[in-house]
Amino acid sequence: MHLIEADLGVRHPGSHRFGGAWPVHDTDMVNNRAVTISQVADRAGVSTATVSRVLSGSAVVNQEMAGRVREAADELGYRPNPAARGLATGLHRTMAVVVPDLGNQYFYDIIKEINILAGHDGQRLVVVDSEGDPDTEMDIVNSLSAQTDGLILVSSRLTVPNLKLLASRKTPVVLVNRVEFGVDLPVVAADNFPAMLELCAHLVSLGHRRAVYLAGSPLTWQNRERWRAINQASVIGLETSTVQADATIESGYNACEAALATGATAFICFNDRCAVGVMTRLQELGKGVPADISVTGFDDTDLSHYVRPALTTCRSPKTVLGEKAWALLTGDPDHRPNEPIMVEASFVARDSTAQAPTPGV
Amino acid sequence: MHLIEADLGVRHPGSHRFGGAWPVHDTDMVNNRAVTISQVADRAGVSTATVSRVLSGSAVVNQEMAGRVREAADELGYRPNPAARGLATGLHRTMAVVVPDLGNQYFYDIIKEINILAGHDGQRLVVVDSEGDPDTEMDIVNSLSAQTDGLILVSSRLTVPNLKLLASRKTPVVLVNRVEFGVDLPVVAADNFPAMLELCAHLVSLGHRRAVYLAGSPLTWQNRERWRAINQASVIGLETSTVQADATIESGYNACEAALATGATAFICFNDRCAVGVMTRLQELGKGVPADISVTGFDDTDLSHYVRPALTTCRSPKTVLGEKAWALLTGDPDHRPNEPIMVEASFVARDSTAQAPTPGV
DNA sequence: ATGAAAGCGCTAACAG
DNA sequence: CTGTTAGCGCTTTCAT
Repeated sequence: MHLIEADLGVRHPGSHRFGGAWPVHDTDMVNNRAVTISQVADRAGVSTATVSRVLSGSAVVNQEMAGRVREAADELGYRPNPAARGLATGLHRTMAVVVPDLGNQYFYDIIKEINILAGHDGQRLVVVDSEGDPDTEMDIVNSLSAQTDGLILVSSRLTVPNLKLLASRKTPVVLVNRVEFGVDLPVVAADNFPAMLELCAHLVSLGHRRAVYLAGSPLTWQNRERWRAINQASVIGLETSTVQADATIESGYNACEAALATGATAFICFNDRCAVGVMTRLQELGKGVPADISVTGFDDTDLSHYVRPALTTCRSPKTVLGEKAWALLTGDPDHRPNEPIMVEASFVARDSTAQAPTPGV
Repeated sequence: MHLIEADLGVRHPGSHRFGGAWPVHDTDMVNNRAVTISQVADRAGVSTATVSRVLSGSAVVNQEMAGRVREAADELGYRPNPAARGLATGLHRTMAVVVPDLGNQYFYDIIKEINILAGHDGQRLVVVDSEGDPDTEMDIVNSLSAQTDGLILVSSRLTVPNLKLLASRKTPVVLVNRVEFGVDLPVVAADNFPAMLELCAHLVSLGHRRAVYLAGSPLTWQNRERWRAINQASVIGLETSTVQADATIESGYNACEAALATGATAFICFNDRCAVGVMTRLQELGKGVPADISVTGFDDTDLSHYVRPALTTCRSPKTVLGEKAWALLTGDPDHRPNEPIMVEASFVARDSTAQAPTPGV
């Protein structure tokens, strides 16, 4: 099977170009590049145009010729070069999604759905991790946009000017979980606000009056939204201070003592991973969860089910986000909603929250 | 800022091509493609070669000219097309890693290290999820190899003939966690065997005599290795049967009852995720872990720390795997080790294993 | 139905 | 130091 490729340039079995008198240094063997369409054309005795037509089915070709072409392609182990094809046609059959952190299961859950949908549509999907850096993300977007047919930016950290720039370019871009006024890009986002508000109400109903928000990256829309809800919760009697963390387990672990110092009885964490870090540290410090401190997460990733106590959190509709994002990306550009598509997130109570401890007892 | 791109084709402010008498339909505005090098060349009044030299720094160019070029490029919002560049040079400054399941944290931990290293080396990294399907994986590899400078295949499901095919091609490929005799491809792999054997010994020392292996995909080398060790453990007195599962939480959950039916006192799970599923189901069924049943995982992903009881598992050296893989991919091809690089995995005891229950008590 | 030729965007000799 | 030219691998008019 793999010997076939070593056969490059040899016309037919037994038809040696120089009668086999001296060692044949096929240029194809020396050449470091892959089999090209013109090699196939040569071997089949047709033009490259014909090969192209046969292999891409873009036009009808004489049966007998088509057979020869396919045979030659097979024997040579020819695979079309998608980059060259893309250059010629402007189409790539490839989409890309860029995320700030592939290590965050939440993003994967979104990607998973997109990957499946892409498969159905005969598209390839590549994913790139920007590590949360706006400049890196812009680099990635720039280099990818010439090699793909569209981009999905999840929790983008891009500056607003850059976002606008993208909106003015030809490569379709859709935003997930980032809504920015005045940016003319299709977006689908989880509606954090009501869910987080409900979470706060839950805390209040348990008697909590002072909470601390272990905040995510200030660069993210999600963080702003969650904070906005928490802030709003003052009207229902929840006073909140903030301690900076981010979306990792480690950040929760590290921010825990500062959070404790605020005297809050409830720790509202930016996401599930942060909450897990917090709980771990809390347990090390001999604080009971939820007996002494109530802890909440956000996203409802797998982790939140399996950690003990199971996390009270908000379910962000990952699958729907992926699905809508794909629909926006591949749908008719003329019928794009010019409003962000907001999908509901929902509060889910589990075991990491309980009645606030009675002071002085 | 973003207005700049709308400026395409307009020579200089105020130098309207037709005196501005009628609406100008710039071809550049109609054209759906991005700014090209020749547009920059035109605007700067130089040849494309010069633009190329300036922007890639491949040769020294007159200061004043270089200035004009950069200015023109800026004004036009020009970004070089990496695909075209790649076609011309054969170099892409991009590597790819393909994994069977991006949802498995274990793979991410490997990718993370590679991503960092790639950044240091000025390379871009794209990752693709094959969903564990050999054909999909081959498609991905084929289409990617023309657009990247190298591939890292993690836990590849490719057939041996296909692996050999890749070995005969020009695109560098390195294998992670797949060693296959007679395949001439550089590989780095975690040495599962000794660690799994140690895990079995641990079980035996706790009095377990009958275990069940909740197996991973038969397509994977890792599964074969782990099974080989478990099988070997019969010599130290551990009898084992097998129940098919895979690398997901769900698979463990579903395979749990079948495992229970074997009467084993110890459940050796293919990986941590599988183990978490098992424990969840076990708890639902009223079985105590580790009181009634001991459960083990493999990989030592985050999950294994935070689940309760914390998982006894084996630590697979993810960072080292990533690091070595990158070194193999980017290192001198002439000095590649022709032996697989094996890196040690280590047993780690936690709380999900304990003394086997005394029968009949 | 098929081939010749031009072109996608870029780089790399090769002259000058 | 700079421009001209050819060519990377593929598709697509345009003739035939």
